[in-house]
Amino acid sequence: MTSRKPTIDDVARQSGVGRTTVSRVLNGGPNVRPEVRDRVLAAVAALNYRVNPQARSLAGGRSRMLALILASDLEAEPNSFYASALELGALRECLALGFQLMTRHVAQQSPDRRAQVLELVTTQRCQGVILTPPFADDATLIEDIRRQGCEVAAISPGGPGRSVADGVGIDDEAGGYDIARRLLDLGHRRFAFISGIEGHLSAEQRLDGLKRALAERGLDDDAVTVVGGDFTFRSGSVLAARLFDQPDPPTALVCANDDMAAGALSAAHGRGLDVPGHLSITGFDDTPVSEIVWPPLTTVHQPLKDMGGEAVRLIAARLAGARRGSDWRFTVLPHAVVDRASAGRAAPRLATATANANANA
Amino acid sequence: MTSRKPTIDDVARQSGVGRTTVSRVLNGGPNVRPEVRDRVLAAVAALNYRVNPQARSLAGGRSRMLALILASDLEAEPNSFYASALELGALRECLALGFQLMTRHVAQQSPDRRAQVLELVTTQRCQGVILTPPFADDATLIEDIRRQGCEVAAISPGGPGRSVADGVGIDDEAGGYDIARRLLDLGHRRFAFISGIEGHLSAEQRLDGLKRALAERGLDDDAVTVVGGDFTFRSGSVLAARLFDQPDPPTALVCANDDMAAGALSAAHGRGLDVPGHLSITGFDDTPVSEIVWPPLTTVHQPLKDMGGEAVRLIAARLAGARRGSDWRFTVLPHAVVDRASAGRAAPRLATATANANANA
DNA sequence: CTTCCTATTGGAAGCGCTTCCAACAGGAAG
DNA sequence: CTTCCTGTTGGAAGCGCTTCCAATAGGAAG
Repeated sequence: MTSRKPTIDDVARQSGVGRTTVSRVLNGGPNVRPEVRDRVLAAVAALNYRVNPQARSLAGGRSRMLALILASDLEAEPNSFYASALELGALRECLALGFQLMTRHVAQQSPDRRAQVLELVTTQRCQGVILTPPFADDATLIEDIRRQGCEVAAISPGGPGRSVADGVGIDDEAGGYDIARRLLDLGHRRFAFISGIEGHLSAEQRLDGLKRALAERGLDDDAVTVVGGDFTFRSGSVLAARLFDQPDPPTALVCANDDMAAGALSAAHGRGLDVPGHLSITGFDDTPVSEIVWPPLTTVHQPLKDMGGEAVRLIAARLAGARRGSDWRFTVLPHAVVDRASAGRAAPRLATATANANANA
Repeated sequence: MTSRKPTIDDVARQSGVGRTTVSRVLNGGPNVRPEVRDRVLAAVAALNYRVNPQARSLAGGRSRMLALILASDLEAEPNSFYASALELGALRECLALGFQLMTRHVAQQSPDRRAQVLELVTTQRCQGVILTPPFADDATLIEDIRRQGCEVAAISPGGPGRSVADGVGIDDEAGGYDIARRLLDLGHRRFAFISGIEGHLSAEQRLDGLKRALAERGLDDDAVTVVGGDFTFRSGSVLAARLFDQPDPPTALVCANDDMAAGALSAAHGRGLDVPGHLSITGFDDTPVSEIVWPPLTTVHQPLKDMGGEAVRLIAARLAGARRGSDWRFTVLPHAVVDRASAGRAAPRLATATANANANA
């Protein structure tokens, strides 16, 4: 049954050509007469031959393996929609381009995170690595990876990342600005921002955009209370609850991602606060989470799948020699505010609204 | 700079032994003097040597590659928490056991789904495949895969799958029974069940368990309205809405997974129905979705990560020759009802409750 | 009719590792 | 002192493929 699988030599014999010629047609090489090519292809089909990827990698000196490094919290479920979308996009492009993709979650707060990534790259002989924030801005790590003879592409890098590697992302500052504008237009004047982990530059840019929008309307930084989250549902929920206890709580709560917005929403429900009646909450990313919660989140769409795909393309281009040296390219993909139901007109006076809510509870 | 990476021969030279001996210590082979082993290990460390996995696979004739096949809907986001949890569990075990894992989403309704899976297995020379429902019960597919010289493990297979492959899962019938008991104890007598796609046997068993619990309390199958969903949030939401329009709507809505329960919850919110005041809704799986929605879902916990890990272990055991032939093993992992807030006491009279809700809206 | 060039083609040498098998050392057994 | 084992060790033959390079065949050019 398990008769030995056909090799390239079987194909060569069957089609009456040399092994080299078969290799040539298999790899789309030039200088093969159409007639010969057809003969080889016929033999391939007849024998149901498939190249052995291991042998190919070994002989060719290229593993055709890329790695996607995802930051995860030690305790949190490291399987957010954000990561999945990126992975899916990268995977599709890998398939199309003949690469393999290996995904790894590495705890961003672990002290040997760099070593972990490097170990992976070294061990698996990867040809390219896709780094997500905050790794995307770790210039040291990027250099170390490259020293292994491995290309890197950064997802949503900040300034540092963009100046040491190819990258892809949206204009986060503009995203923050846009969502703030939406809230400003709804009459909000008192904001809170739940940020992501420190060092996640692209998320910090969202805050910069928010501040720019406020400034445009003559509001200074006092108009926004910034609290430090870590992108998890839980952090959104506890920080929001804490915010609700402030003497003069915000009417608009801008979150650096959807998960934290969902957490904030949950905290609001827990307090009996009506969203968006008493309080508007916005997310960022437009992952499925934003449609699952109630009310569905007004958020900023980020084309995560496309970003994953573009990262692969950037690496492939470099491997193909399209660009070399420090000729870094950063691809900006479009973002868009998507209006759902979690943002509405600012309540005339929040103090009253809160009192109401408490009375109802 | 990119000086050639050290090979096994470099290590052999450096430690003054033969290449075979180095290979032996690298693979934990027997019959190596401790002293020699240490010498080799020292050379490995000194040279920062890593075996080349491609070369190892080629020479050893084993790719050390496993595949995880996930069913996805053509249109739905194929990145549910369910899939992620399974993948993560499998990945960890692969790492521990020295395997590589490749994850692929294949559309369950595509006519050539079998061919797609087989193509993957053939092309990548996988040594093992983990099948999720409904593929886990496709005996033909399983046979075809095995014919490629590839082991298979099934996640939550039904009867068919269990009799043609190793498998792992929970006792789904008992899970359905347990959640039904919980609702019965809360006074519910009128049920609805939103099922998964047809052919997803393990989900059908959940319904069987539900029916058994009803029967125990003297209720016949008329006590439960069964509607066919497809595991997506959307299907849960539209089917639930439809259910609410029935003349005599259920007081308890049991869903075959968390995503559909979240959809049902969303539909309930849309109608102004209070959950669990007017209606109880339960999920299944205990993915993070159940904590993200409001109110958090009462659901049945399924140890998905462990299941993924066990699937890898089952394959590894077979590859190691632990079992052979049709000595199939099915590992049952424990499940548990987790009480959150979406299930509560049945409203005294649903008609009234619904009228109330409409009045409020 | 030479010479040169280009398009084709295949032989042979590895890629870095596993593994078969022969070789050898030393101690136990005869 | 042999013979036989068992425990160690390394030489050599591949695994299935890519790729360097030499070889061959036609034409075009001279």
